[in-house]
Amino acid sequence: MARVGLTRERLVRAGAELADEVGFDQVTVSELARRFDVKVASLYSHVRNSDDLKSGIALLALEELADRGAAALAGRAGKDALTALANVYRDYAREHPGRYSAAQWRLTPEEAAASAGGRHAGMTRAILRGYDLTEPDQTHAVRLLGSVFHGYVSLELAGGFSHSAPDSQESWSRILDALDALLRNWPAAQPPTR
Amino acid sequence: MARVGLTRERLVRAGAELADEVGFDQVTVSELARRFDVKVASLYSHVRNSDDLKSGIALLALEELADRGAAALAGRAGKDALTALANVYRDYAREHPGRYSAAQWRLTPEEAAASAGGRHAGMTRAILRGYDLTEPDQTHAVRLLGSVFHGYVSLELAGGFSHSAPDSQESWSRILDALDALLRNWPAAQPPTR
DNA sequence: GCACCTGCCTAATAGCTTTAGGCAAATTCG
DNA sequence: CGAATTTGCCTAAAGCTATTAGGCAGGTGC
Repeated sequence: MARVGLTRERLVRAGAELADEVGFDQVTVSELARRFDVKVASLYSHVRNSDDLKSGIALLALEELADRGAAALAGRAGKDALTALANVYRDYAREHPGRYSAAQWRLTPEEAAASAGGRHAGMTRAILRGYDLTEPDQTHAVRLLGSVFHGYVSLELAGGFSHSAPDSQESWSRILDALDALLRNWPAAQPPTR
Repeated sequence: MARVGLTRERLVRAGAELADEVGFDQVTVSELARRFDVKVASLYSHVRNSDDLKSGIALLALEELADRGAAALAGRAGKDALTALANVYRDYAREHPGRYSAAQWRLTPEEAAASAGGRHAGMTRAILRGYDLTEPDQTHAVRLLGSVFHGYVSLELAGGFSHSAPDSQESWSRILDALDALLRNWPAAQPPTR
């Protein structure tokens, strides 16, 4: 009965790797036990249950993403910052698809509050400092950026943009150009069409 | 042994309802059998397996969405069409969250080819006829719209925009205003910054 | 060197998935 | 109308995941 040295920390980390290999929803307590060459029940001293493990992976992913974002934003402003943060999300999702899916995991309110979620919103807001937007337009813009980043990355990951020209990288660049232009020239509220 | 009259059709439809009630990933062959008051094994004559059932629900959702989209687009153009299609996605996701998730289910290439996926791309392209875009910009714009629609709806469904002002509806309107403005004034490719 | 605690184990229950083979209801046909 | 066939739902069984309870031994502290 050699002790393997299990830890919540190590389990979550291994879970994240597993997610990247086989997909987040294929992450299973059993498979994790197998990887540590340990019986399943042994994991339950370190992790409350399967959902708890998944939450751990989600929190890890959010944290890693936020760290990368902060590093990318340092010293940048305007379109430069916009592109940098956008690429952080896209690159992370391509490098770590399982972790990226994990970041969408529905956390409990307490977990969410303790998560890096706030940092993400903050970073997007930081980008907007390079543009001339005041509330509530700033919030609208934050939501738009979040939607585009997440939406594009999800669709790309799902294979939506492969197998058709032009290639995804080009669309991505042009979409960022377009967002930059839009933020520099954010339209006032339109009156409803008759 | 009264015959209940199971059918792939009925199973898929019931699966879709189940998805809306408990979430797409909680849709289970067992639960479905329970609802029809039938033994689990009985379903396997109508559905190849669990994944097949899920694919069926996904195809149904894509079809319903495309139908709604087509109806909404009829007789509309420009921003009017843009808003109409966007609202189709958002409203559908709010009315049928489980089905909406199902629409994200990864289909096999054959299933995808037979799906309503093509109609969706076509509808977004149709919207762009009201704007002055030529290829490849049109494709970039299609991808942007897809990203915003899907991204916003996903984030909203995940609860991302609740509990904070301004309310989601307002952001949605303003984002559609912004997209309309952007499409009317789509920027040329920007030279990379130095 | 002893007691304790902690970490991993065995055992057991329960749910979901999937396949194989059986019987009876519905349908087809003489 | 009744026989033959098809088809629909069933029982049985195996395999996998999740989760809990209780046990034994290895490492730790005195």
